[in-house]
This record gives sequence, structure tokens and C-alpha cells, in this order.
Amino acid sequence: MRGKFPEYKTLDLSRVNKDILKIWDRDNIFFKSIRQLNGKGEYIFYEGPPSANGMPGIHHVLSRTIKDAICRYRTQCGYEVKRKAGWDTHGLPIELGVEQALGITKEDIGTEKISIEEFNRACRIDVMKYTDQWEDLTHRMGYWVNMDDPYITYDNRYIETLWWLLKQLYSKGYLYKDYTIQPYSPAAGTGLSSHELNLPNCYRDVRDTTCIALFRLIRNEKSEFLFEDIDTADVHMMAWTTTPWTLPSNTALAVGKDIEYIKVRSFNPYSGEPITVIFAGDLRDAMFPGTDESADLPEYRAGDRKVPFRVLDRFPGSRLEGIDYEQLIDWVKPGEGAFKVLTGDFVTTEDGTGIVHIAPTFGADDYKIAREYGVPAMLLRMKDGTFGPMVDKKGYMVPVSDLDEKFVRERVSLNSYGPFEGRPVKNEYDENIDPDTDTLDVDIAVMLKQTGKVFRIEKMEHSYPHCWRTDKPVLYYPIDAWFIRTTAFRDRLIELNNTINWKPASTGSGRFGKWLENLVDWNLSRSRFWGTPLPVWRTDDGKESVCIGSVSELKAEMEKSVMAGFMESNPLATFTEGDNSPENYNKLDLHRPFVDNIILVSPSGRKMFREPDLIDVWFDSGAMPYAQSHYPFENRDNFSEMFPADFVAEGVDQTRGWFFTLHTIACMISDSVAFRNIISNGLILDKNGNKMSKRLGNAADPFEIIEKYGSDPLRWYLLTNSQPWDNLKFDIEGVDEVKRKFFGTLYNTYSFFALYANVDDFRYAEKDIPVNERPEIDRWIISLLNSLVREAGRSYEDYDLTRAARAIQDFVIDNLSNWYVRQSRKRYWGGDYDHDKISAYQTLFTCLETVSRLAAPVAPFFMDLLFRDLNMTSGRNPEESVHLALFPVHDESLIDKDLEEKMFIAQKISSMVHALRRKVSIKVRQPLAKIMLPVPDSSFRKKFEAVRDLVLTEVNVREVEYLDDTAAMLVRKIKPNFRLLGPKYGRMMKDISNAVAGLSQEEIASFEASGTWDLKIQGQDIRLTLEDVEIISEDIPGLQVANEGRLTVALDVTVTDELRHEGIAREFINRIQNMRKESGYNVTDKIRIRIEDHDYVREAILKHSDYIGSQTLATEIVLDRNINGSRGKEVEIDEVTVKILIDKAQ
RNA sequence: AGUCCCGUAGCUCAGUUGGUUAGAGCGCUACACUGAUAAUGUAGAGGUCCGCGGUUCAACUCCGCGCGGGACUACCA
Repeated sequence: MRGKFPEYKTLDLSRVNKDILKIWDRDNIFFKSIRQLNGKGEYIFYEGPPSANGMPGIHHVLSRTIKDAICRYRTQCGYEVKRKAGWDTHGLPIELGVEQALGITKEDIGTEKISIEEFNRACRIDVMKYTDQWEDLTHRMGYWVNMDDPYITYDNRYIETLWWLLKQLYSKGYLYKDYTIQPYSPAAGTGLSSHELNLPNCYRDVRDTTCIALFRLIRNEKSEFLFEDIDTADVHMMAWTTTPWTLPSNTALAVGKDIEYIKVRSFNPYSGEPITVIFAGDLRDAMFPGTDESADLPEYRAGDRKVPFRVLDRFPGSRLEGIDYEQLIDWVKPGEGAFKVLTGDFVTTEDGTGIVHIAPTFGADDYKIAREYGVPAMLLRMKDGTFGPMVDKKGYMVPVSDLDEKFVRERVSLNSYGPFEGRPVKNEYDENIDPDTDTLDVDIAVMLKQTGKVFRIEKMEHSYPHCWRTDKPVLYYPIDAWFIRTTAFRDRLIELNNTINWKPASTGSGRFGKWLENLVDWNLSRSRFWGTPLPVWRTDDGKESVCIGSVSELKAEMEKSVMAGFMESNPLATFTEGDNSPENYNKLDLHRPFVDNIILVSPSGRKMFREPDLIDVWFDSGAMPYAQSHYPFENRDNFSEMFPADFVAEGVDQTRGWFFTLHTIACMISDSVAFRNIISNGLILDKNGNKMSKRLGNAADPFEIIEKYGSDPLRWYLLTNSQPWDNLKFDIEGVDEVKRKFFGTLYNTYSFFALYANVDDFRYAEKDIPVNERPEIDRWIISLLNSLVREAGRSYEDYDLTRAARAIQDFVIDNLSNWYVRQSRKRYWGGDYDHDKISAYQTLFTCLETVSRLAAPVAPFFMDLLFRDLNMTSGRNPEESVHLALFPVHDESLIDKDLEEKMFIAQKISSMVHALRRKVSIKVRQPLAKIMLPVPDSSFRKKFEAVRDLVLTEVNVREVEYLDDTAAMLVRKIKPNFRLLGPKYGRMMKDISNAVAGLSQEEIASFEASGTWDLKIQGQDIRLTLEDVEIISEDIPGLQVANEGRLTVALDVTVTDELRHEGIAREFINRIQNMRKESGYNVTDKIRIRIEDHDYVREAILKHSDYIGSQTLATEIVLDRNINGSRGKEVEIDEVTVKILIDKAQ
């Protein structure tokens, strides 16, 4: 004999959370769930590593709920789902946090203030600062992930895999050194990161000299069309710049392909010489303010304010592409291929001339477009053999003395460069320069003016970034960097991406797809301290280099170095190759400064030093499919069991982060996708749609919410409120609502079941009653349940958690609770323990148990409790937890669409009758004689018959009268069937619609009788059949009628004496039931009733005393003229007041 | 600036290959129900489906241009 179904006083989901957690921990449920059933195999999931140096927030709960739900679902389907946790431990935020905590800046690291070793030691500790909180939240929110053996990106074995990966790329030539344009502070001597550029007060308005330079075109076949119909020898293109000091480094001009350019005859305002110039048509007025074409050309004199002009020609920018021009400032000759007109998307006509001067060494766009077109940058050969831009790292024009002598002889024009060499490009860089002295910009502009190469020189205020440390202007400057040639893989990356199932699809094809299409090479370098060091050693001149791909290799190379006398000893002497134990790997540290101190020997016997850069932390995390298992040093043979992932999920902000690096590394190394399915979720905003931030205090605290509500309502809310990829406006009220509406209702339904099942000692011990032997309403809910199983299964399968959870929720609230239980209540209460009652218990039990399995992935705590409570007493399942049980499979044969439709009609009609009662103010307790129902066709009558009793009970009406569709009393309404007629008649639809709407009652009747109706529309004969229209009975004059869609119902509201008596009896039952409850009687207690005798109620009570007695468990009902006032309770029945007295019968 | 997402009732969201009364929950108001009761039912009020154009017999739905909110990327002569 098993016990009873547990009954609870209240629903305390916070308590449930804690209790279930204890059970999971005690019984090791998570680890038991990592198994496979029915030969399903593994389902591979990758956990994106969070950084534990910040507190977890509510957005982590969202992405982890998604991951957890999918993994639990797959587990329930029988797959083995291993989930290795991971920690992202490198990166700038950690360094900045430590800098702040120690009160130091980047410049202090590596000085006597703090060594790199000390700094990195601090980072290693700091990064795990919030590990406890993370583990706590993971535990409490019910996120099942294996935290016993996480991958940690700073671990030497992890780094070893990264090195191995880099070496694969290096040996195929995909890892190379080049330069990139980055913000650089010459005054501080350091590059600036984008976050430094975003510091407040960084961008400031400054007054700079700008000029519009004139670039002389070279006449050849391509440019010939520009030389037609002109009266000057030359044609110039005009380009504006706010940094004239970059003009000597110009190597190209850019125009917009679709921008319209004009050729204009005008004058050089400084020399008065006639000129023919080209610029964007939109900017004509800006170039020639205050004049138009009416001004006389010959009248112009140099210096006149208004410059006259004539537009000679118009053409799109695409025609200018490829034209050559003459170098503007001939100080240094660049390589072959310079001085061409290119086309670029970034060109606009908002300011300037619509033609952009390109200096690839000093602008990111410039660098990019030049690279695309193969145009060389202005690079100078230095004395040490390296190449550099025309401005040195201190912000000065490179002194000739720093240049390679041969280079100077061949390329440099000493005459023209002489006056400018060694000057700072901004006066601020030289403390000794009087701020009022002319800047290099001014002098270059003046020089251009003197040589007739400038159209306008102007001072202008514009915003320009400044270094937050030195307050001095920042330069965009070429910085050495290592790149991965991702562009070589672009097509393959796109191809592979098209095989990935993205949720939402638009992120895959849009955001991510577009990103791949516009891919540039991956800049891997970071000039920092705490991160994975680039494993490349090079000779001083860069001619010889080596990339190290493993610790063993490093050990061997160092051995050679020791032999060559470059190193005193081999720090890895005790490292044992092939021993993957932590002990062995803890003999070294692959971080800086350890690796910086290693000197290797080149094939020709020269010293090689490590390239000082670290690699982008995104490489760390993107490489986790390999590095988490220390591939290929371990798991070489079973790697296919962990790659690629079936599923990953993170926030949409990871599109260019983790998603990209995972995808790219997998493509480059394994020519494969890294993941097959992916959900990228949106942001969580506060309830007003503002970004959450700790500073504003509007951030939701997941710990607090879980403590108060338990994690189930939070998880449920996060997934059902909106699709996860939409931004979620988080409102705690919503969590409360989910708790009340969904969990409250489900809990109530279970409580209801448990209450009566315990009274009747139902244990599900009986054999299953065949579904076809169960009553209509049971078959109905079972049909809906199977529809739900199908729907939920499909949605989970499709990674649409929102749809699955919403379907479950609708089923529980609308169908199971508000209709099935409500209609079936009486079957559980009283009566014999018969076939019908057992059927009712079995049906409700099945619904609850199935729901617990369906919803377990999303609400793992409560659903496990529900499952356990049902199981504990019934022993239906061998599994101890819902998370070890299988996901239900729907039985198509139990889905009865016809029955579902019948019940839908019943619900609709009931709701309409309720509405009618309300209209005439007749309570449901008052029985009424009949409803009348027009029947549009015979099948409708049949359908309603099946649910007739249900409806009559629900609305407390005795009879139904069917009204034949020919009944004269019905008022009909006719409407065209647009869906059918639309495609057939097209533009005649409007007239048809009007004609049909205009039919009289007689005409409708005649239409129905003959089955056809002829119309003449726009001179054309049209024959409509009954299929082409919809006819409904809309009204029955003289009766209370309601209609909705195609349904119409009328209610007879006459209350006869007989009906009135029954109504009174029900009123009494109601009052007595209330008194029972107030007196605290048990539901099974028997009572005795005395009712004050009164003319108004006497007949009703006498007639219905048996009925009253059976409903209230009364052994006797007595009418008494004198009830002692102090003991009886006064109740109002309609307009009269009557006293009632009850007490417990023995 | 580019790319992507979102815009439907006071709030949070549905709305299935375009088809004629645009739905739900919450909130509000009123009424009912009461052996599921920290529930429930019914009704009412509340909508230029962000705007403007276009395609179509027919647009919340498809297309274009805008506007507003958000994310990411990039920072420019």
C-alpha cells in the first residue's frame, strides 16, 4: 500500500526550488541523466565560456535557460548530452579591472612599480573573483552544466592547443605580419583602444587648416573624355582634407560610383588662372557660394570673392575609376601603381568635394580601399631596413637622416622635402613650439597655393579625438600587427554558414552573412600582458621566423638555443612529453613574461626573439571545440564525438564575437561548421525599454528574483513573454503573473486531483480504461493533449522554445483547468467509485503527468515535483525524476479533430448564453427552460448533440430547440466568400460584394432554395452557387439572441414558477455550502438543516428537499417557523430574508 | 554611416502562403460565480495595426521611402 498523493497548503516555488535542488544533489540526478537511451547517441553542446570577473546578470539567466532547456529536451529524447563548463579568463576587461584595483596604468606594467609577472599573477586571481557567485547562480537557476572539470583558457594545456592551431595556420601561410591603422598617441607613445577613444571628453572641437587640393589628371585613353571641349591645358580633380599634413602621403583618390560629378570651367582664386575642375554635382553651390552660371567668365580677376563658373559636363563617378593623376607633392616616390582614381562606398557628398584624398598610412578606410585595389601606401625605407610611414612615432615628418641612403637617392626629392623634414605634424607635439606658430598644415597649404595646386584654404572647427592621458591630438597611424588571412576562406565560410540552422534565420543570413561577405583579415594582435602569447619568434630583421605548435617543440627548440649559448638552461628540462597531467603542465607558464625571456636559434644560427604581441581573446574562446579537450594532444581518436556541436546559444552580441570565431576557426582547421544549430537571443531591457545598468540601479538581480519566486517562473517568463531574439522588456510583474496564472493554475489542478484521489484512494491501480470507452469530455482533453504533445515536440525540435512553452501554457490554463476540470468537477465529487470516475482520474492523471514531461525542460523544478508526486503514489514510472524520463510521443489515433471542433462549439455557445444571461440579469443559478439554435446544416446538429448535455449543464438550461434553416422567424445575413470568389472575378469583386449585400431576406431564401443566384456585373453574367457565399442566421426577432462568427443562439428567458422554485433551491444549496465552509466542516461531514419557514421559499424547499439534501450531505431538512435568532444565520434569497441553522449530524 | 531586429489596445505580446467583425493576458469598470478559492466566469471601455507611397479586386500581412526604439560594426575626407 502506497501513501497518498502529497497535498500542499500553498504554492511556494522558492521552497520547491530548494527542495528539488537538494534531491538532485543527493541523488546525483544530473550525472544520471548523462546517458543514452534507445541508441540515440550523443548530442553535442558547446558552452560559451563566461568571464568570471564580473557578476552574473539576468541576461545570463536568459541564455542559460535556452541552453538548459534544449539540452534537457534532448536528454529526455534519449540523447547523451555532455555539457562541459568553461571559463574565459583572458582579456582587456580583466586587465583594466586589475589596473584599477591596483591603482596603476598600462605604462606602469613592466617597470619597477609592478612587473609583468606580478601583474599577470594578479589577473589570474582576479579573473576568478566571482566564480562562487557564478556557480551559485548556475546551481540555483537549475542550469545543468558540468562544472567539475571546466575548461579554463589560461590553462597551459588550453594554450598549447591554441598554439597548435596557430601553427597550422602559420605553416599554410595564413598567419602573417602586416600593419593596421589604429589610433595612436605620439605624445604617450602608445596605441589607443576603442574604449579609450570612447572616454568622455576625448573628442574635442579644434580649429584646423583645411584645404581643397587640385590633382592634375594625366591625359590618356581613359581620361580622354574629360579633355573634350575645354579651353585649358589641364583638368584637375578637387579633394578636400582637414589634415593637409597627410597630402604628401597621398597615393589615390576615391569617388562614389553612383555619385554624379560635374566638369566645371572656372578660375584659380589665388592666381586667377583659368582652370577646369571636377567635383560632385551636389556640392556646386558649396564650391561657388554666392554665384551662379550667369556671372561673366572674362570679368574675373584674381582675389575677387565670387568666382564665376560654367558647368561643361556631367557623368557618374564610375566613369572616373582607373584614371591616373600626377603626384600632388613630389617629396617621395611611392611604389608602382599609385595615383589612381578608385571607387568606394564610403564616399558621400555631405561635405568636401565628393572626392576623397587617400593616404593609406593614415586612415582606416584609406588603408582598406588601397589594399583592395592594390594601390601602394607611402612607405619609406628606414636606416634599419624596415619600412615606415612619412611620419615617425613621435609625430614628426621623418628626418632624412633616419632614412636608408639608397632609398633617399632613388626616391626622395631633397629640394622640396628639405624644408619640411623633421617637423611635427601637430604643434602640440613639440613643447618648444609657440602655439601661435604656423602649423605644418598651414605651410603645406601655402606651398600648394604658391604652386597653383589649391583651390581653397580655410580654417575650420571640427571634432577630433585626443589622448586621454596627454590631452594631445591622436593620430591614425600604421601599427605592426599579425593577421589571419580569413579572406582566403570567405567563400567557404559563407557556404558553410548556409548550412547552419540559425534562430532567428535573419541573424544568420543578415547580420552574420553580411559580416562574412564584407570580411577583412582578422587582426589577431593585442599589445597587452594577460593573454595567450603569440608563439612566433623572429630574427631582428624579420627574415627568419618560427611558430611553435606545442610545449614539446618549444622544449626541443630551447635545447638548441642552450647548445648555441643563447640561453643558459632549458626551463622545460623536466617537462615530460606525452604526460598530460596537470603536474607536468604546471612545471611551466606559457604566459608572459616567461615566454618573452625565451630566445630561440634560427636555421642560420641567429637569435630569434618572441613577437611581443598577445592574441585576440576571441581566438581563445573560438578555439574551444579543440582546446577544451586538449586536441590533438589528447582525444585525437574520438574527436568526432565532440565536433562539431549540434547546438550553441548565446546573445546576439556574440555574432561578431564567439559565433564568428567558432565558425572561422572550425572552417580553417577542419573545413567544417563548428555548430549545426544556433539560437542567438536579444537583450534584456528594463520595463521601460532602457538598457539595464548597475549604475542606474535598474538592473534586475537574478539571485533576488530566484530567492523570491524560484527559478521556474523566471525561466518561464523569459521564454514565453517574447521570442528570445526580440529584446525583452523585463518586468517583475510578469514573473509574478506567470507564477499565478500558469504555475498557480497547474498547482490548483494537481491539488484538486490529489484531494479527491486521496478521498477515493485512487492509485492508478486499475487497468487503463480504453480511451474509446471514456466519456466524450475525457476523449476531448486526451485529443487536445496529444495535439499538444505533437505541437510541443515539433517546436522543441525546431528550437522554438517560446512556441512550445506557450502551447503548454494555453493547454493548462484554457483547456485543462478552465474547461476540463470545471466541467468534470462533479464526476470527482461524491458518487460511486465507478467506471466513469476512474476514467476521470486516469484522464486527469495522464494530463498532469504528460504536462510535467512536456514542460520539464523549461520549468525543471516544479515539473519534477509534479512528476515525483504523481509517480510516488501511483508507481507508474520506474524513473525517479522527470529528467530521466522520456519525452512523450503523441498518438495520432487519439487526436480527434471532429471532437475538438464539437467542444469548441460547446465552449462558444456556453459563452454566448452566459453573455445573454448577463444582458437580462438572470443568474446562472436560476434554471431556464430552453435555448434555440439555428442549424445551418445537418452535421452541425449532430456535432452539437454530442455536447448538448455539457452545454445545458454549464449554462443551467433544460432544453435545446433546433431551428430549421428554413424557419421563417430567422433573419439571415449573407456575405461573399472572398477567398473563393476573389481569384475568380478579380476587379468585379467590389460590385459583387455590393450586390450580394443588397439581397433581401426573400432573395436569400430563394437563393438557398435554388442553390444558385444570377447577377449581372459590368455587363457580364455571373452565376453564384451556395459555395460562393456564407449565409448565417443573425437574428430571431422577439428573442434574446447572440451571434459570433457563424454561430447563433437564442435564449428563452421566461421564468416559470417551477423554474423559480428550482432556482430558489439552488440558492439555498449555495448558502448552506458557504455555511459549511465557514463552520470548518470537512467535505465528508454530514449535517442537519433547519430553515425558517417563509411563504416565498416553502414550496421550493419542500419540492426540492431531496436535491438540497444530496448536494449538502444533509440527513434531514426541517422547516421551522421559529428559529432562535441568536443561532441562525440570516441569508437573502432574492428579495426576502430567511434564517438557516445547520449542525453536524452524528 | 552601414548591417540586422523591433514598432498591433494603457502595458506585455499573438496574428498561420494577402481574403472583409484584428485576438489573448495584465490593468481599469461593472456584474456574476463560489466544495479548485491567495482562484474563476461574463460583459464594457480601450486600435488612423508607426507614417507616406506602390503592387493587388483585396494589405496588419508583399515592395519602396521615411520616422521612432534597440543591437552590432565602423568612424570618415
